[in-house]
Amino acid sequence: MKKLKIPEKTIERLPLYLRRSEKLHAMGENSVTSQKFVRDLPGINSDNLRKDLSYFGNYGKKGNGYDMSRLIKELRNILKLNKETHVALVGAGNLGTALLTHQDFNRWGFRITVAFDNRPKVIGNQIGGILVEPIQDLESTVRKKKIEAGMIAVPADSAQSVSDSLTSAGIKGILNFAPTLLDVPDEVKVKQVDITSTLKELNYYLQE
Amino acid sequence: MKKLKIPEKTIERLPLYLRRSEKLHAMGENSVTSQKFVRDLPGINSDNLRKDLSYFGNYGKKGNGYDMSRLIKELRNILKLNKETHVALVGAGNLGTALLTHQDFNRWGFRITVAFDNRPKVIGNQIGGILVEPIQDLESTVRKKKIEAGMIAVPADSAQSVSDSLTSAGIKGILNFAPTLLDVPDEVKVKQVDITSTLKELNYYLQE
DNA sequence: TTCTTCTAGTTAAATCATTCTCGATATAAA
DNA sequence: TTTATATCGAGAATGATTTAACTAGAAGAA
Repeated sequence: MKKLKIPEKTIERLPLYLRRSEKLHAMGENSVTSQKFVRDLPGINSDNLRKDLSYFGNYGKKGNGYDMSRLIKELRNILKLNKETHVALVGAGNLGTALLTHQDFNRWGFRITVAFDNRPKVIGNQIGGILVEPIQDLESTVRKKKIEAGMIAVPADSAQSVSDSLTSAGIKGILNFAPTLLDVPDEVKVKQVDITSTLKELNYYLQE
Repeated sequence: MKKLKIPEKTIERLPLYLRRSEKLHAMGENSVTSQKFVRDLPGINSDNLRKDLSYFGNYGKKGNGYDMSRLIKELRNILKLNKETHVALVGAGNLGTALLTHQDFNRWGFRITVAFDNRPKVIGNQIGGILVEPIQDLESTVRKKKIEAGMIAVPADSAQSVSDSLTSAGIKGILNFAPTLLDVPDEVKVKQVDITSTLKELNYYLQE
């Protein structure tokens, strides 16, 4: 077991492993080999799984496989899912509304506790039980409520300024749905979810 | 200029290049060097840009840079954005609704022309000008209307079966929002957009 | 107990992606 | 025209990730 220099690709796969472990656990499987584990994960092979897990510890038993309840615990621990993470949503448009009403986040400890917008028509609305506040209050509210992560669902041209506000309020992680690459300080991690770009990318592969 | 074996990562960046070119073009810039081009693209450097573009042709002029209107044309051509692409949406829930009402797709020739759901309460509704049809009609309608790509926004446990229907109806590209890795024939390309997983991934990097 | 079989996890090789180096060529200045 | 300067694009070198080969330990059979 080493530490540090864990590939990003490995981290990307951990949530999939967690989901798969829970599925198998729910199916009553206890000891599962790497081969069997990846059976329902197209694009991932048993080598990937074993190598990925080996970055964090020796969770398997030679000749046997992995114990699902153990693995679930370890993965939740690695991904820090045993605590609540408070999230701010910025931009309560179509996508923002979908995110606010998305129930699946709760299950993993993600709590969208505040939402912001700059449109008078939207401010004051209650969406998914969350009050939409004016964007001007972002920094103070985020700071006061100790929000750790932000979701940006605003138009492209305001994304960077929203990002600046979030980071200056102390946020350390951003999930960005705007089609804008964000310039952030080193200690802040950004994950980009650019649906239109992904669709264009997909389009490239159509009728090659 | 070679052909074939173009890295996936290169394709992922092309939409960003296109967006950036259009921005610069709109700003009245004609000839732009690779250095200047990537100024607003954090995480991408001029080497990346030049290498990526060199897979497709010699679009630049030594000593000068790239002509924006030429580059826009080339990129739109590479990404096949000069024609309409008909898209089917499956799953008219929160996210599905956001996708149906998202205006940005139109600008790039993507037309969501049909939508499906399996909930009686939703079937028959008109969302963003599109009628939600029963999932049973998926295969025949997709085939009849010559839909080329599908967006899957259904719960995890029905994603694979929806994917099977789409591919057997002849679809060649899938944008999958369900947290399920899809098993598809070789000729079908899948792009995964798994928001919850991405959030978990982000969570890993928080307060390291 | 000893032998066989299985499979995790380590190390090594191969593949893939990024960064570096440099020659070629266009523009502008002398 | 000649020279200096800028920058693209090809290929080499480096770095990261994946795949393959191998070692070691656990379980069950003989």
